[in-house]
Amino acid sequence: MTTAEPGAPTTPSAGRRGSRTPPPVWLRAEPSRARRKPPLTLERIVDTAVTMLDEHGIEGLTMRCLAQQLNVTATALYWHVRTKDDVLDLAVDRIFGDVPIPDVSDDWLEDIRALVRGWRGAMLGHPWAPRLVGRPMLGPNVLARTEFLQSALVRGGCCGLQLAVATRMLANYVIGASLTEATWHQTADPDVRAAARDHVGANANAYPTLNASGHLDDTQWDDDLLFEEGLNGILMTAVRTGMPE
Amino acid sequence: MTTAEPGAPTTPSAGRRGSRTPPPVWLRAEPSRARRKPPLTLERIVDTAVTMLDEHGIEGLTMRCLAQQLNVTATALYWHVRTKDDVLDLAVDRIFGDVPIPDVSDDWLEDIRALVRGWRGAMLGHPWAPRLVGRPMLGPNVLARTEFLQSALVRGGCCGLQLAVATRMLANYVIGASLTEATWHQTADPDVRAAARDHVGANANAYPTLNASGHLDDTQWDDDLLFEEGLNGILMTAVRTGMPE
DNA sequence: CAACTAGCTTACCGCTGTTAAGTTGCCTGT
DNA sequence: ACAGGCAACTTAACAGCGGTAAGCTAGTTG
Repeated sequence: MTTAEPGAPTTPSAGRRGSRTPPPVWLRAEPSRARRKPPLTLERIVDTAVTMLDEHGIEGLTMRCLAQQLNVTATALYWHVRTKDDVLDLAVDRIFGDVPIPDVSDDWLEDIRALVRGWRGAMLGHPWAPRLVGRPMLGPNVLARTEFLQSALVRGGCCGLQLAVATRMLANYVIGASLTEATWHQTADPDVRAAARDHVGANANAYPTLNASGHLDDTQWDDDLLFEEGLNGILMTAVRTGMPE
Repeated sequence: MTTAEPGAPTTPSAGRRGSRTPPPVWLRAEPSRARRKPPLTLERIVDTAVTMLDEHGIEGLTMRCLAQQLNVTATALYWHVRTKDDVLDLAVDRIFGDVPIPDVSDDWLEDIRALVRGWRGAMLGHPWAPRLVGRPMLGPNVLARTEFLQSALVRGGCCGLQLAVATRMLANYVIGASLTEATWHQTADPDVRAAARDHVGANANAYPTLNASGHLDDTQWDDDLLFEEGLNGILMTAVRTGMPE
C-alpha cells in the first residue's frame, strides 16, 4: 500500500505529448490543464496528514511518508508548508473544525455541555491530538470554539474575573481529561494496563486508597459518566459565582 | 558550551597512571576503584537529563548531548536505559519527586490545595514536563502524589462515584492548567504573543467576546489568581457532593 | 593465573527534517 | 508567435537522530 504505485509515472517527461492511443478529446474532462492529477494544496496535505496520524499515530507521520501518500516528493511539501510543525498545527486545528458549534439556545448551560462534549469527542477520536496541545493553539477553528464557549458563559451572566475563571476551568478540564483518557486508551497493550494494576496492587501498602478505589481499574467507572459528572460540577460553580439567578 | 571540553581527556588510556604531580595518597578519597570518575548510574543520567531539559527544552535533549554531558559515548546510556522514552519518563517522575507532600492536617481541603499548588509549581518550573504527560505516568513519585490527593478526598468524606469524579476533576484541572500555561509561557517571543492578540483584535467581529474579555491579554488577570479561584470552585463541588457537613 | 562479565567504546545502520540547486510547463507581454 | 518569467515540483545532498552489533577492558572470582 505504501510502496511504489504503478499508476504514477516516475519519469513524467516520457509519455506526455507522444502518448500512444490518444483518447478522444471529449473524453478528457478538461483539455489543457486540470486533467492532470489533483494539484497539491494545503488542504490536501492537511487532510492526508490527519488520516495518517489517525492510522499510524504521531510518530508514524513523517514528511516522506506524507509526501509518498500524495504521490509527491518530500521536498514538494515545503513549497506549501514551512516546517513539519506547521503540518501538525494545521492538523490540530483541522480536527477542531469537526467540533460542532451548537445553535444558540435559551439554555446556555446545555450549549456549553454540547460544545465541550464535542471537544472531548474530537480529541478522543484523534488520540494523537491532545499531545499536540502543548503548542500554541491559535487556529481559527480553535478560536471560534473558544469564542462560543465564552460567549455562552456571558449569556449565563458571567463577567470579569468569574468569566476568566470559568473559561479556564472548562478549557483546562477538557484538555486534561482528553489528554489523560487518550493516553490511557493509546496504551492499547492490555498487558501494560494489567501490569500497572498489578504494580499498584502489589504495593497496596503504599497506595491503599488508590487500590481501594480502583483508580486504575477501567471497568470500575465509565469514562463518559465521570467526565459528565465533573463537567456538571464545574458548570454549577459557574452558575453559582456567575449568576445566582 | 556543548563542544569539546578541554578538561575531559578524549583518550582515557593516556594520563591515567602516568599522571605528573602525583597527589599524596591520603588526599585521594579511595585508593583502588572509586577514584575514577563517578560511575554512570541511572540517577546521574536522569539528573543530567532534567538539567538539559530545563536549559535547552524538549528537543534540545538528544542521547548524544546527554552522553557528552556525562563524558560518555551515547551508546553507553543504553546499558542503563532501554530507549530515550525511558529517560523522558524517568525525568517526569523525577520532577514529581520535588512536589512536596504536605503533612496530614485536620484541614483536608488545605492539604489538597497545598499538594495541587506544588504540582502546578513543579510543572511550571519545568515547562517541558506538561508536554510529556501524554505518556503513561506510573512512576512511584506520581503515584504517591495521586495517592495523597485521593486519600485527602476520602478524609473529606468522598467515596464511590464522587471520589472518582473529584479525583479526575482535580487531576485534569491541574494538568490542563499546567499545559496551557507552560505552552503560553514557552512562547517566549513577545512578538508572537502580540501577533496573537493583534490577530484576535483584527477579527474582532469574529471573536467579540474573546476581545472584550481580553482572553489573550497576559496583563488582564494573574495566572496564579485564576488557578486558585478555579481550584476553589472544584473543591467546593467536592465538598457539596462529597460531604455536606 | 585463567575465565568471566559488567560496563563502556567503536563502527555502523536507516531514517529524519530541511536546504540548495536544478527542471518543467503554463501564462503573459509584446 | 515567441521570449521570458514564475509557480510548482524534482533531484541531490547534508548533518544529525535513535538504536544495534560487536569489540575491548578492567575488576572480580574460582
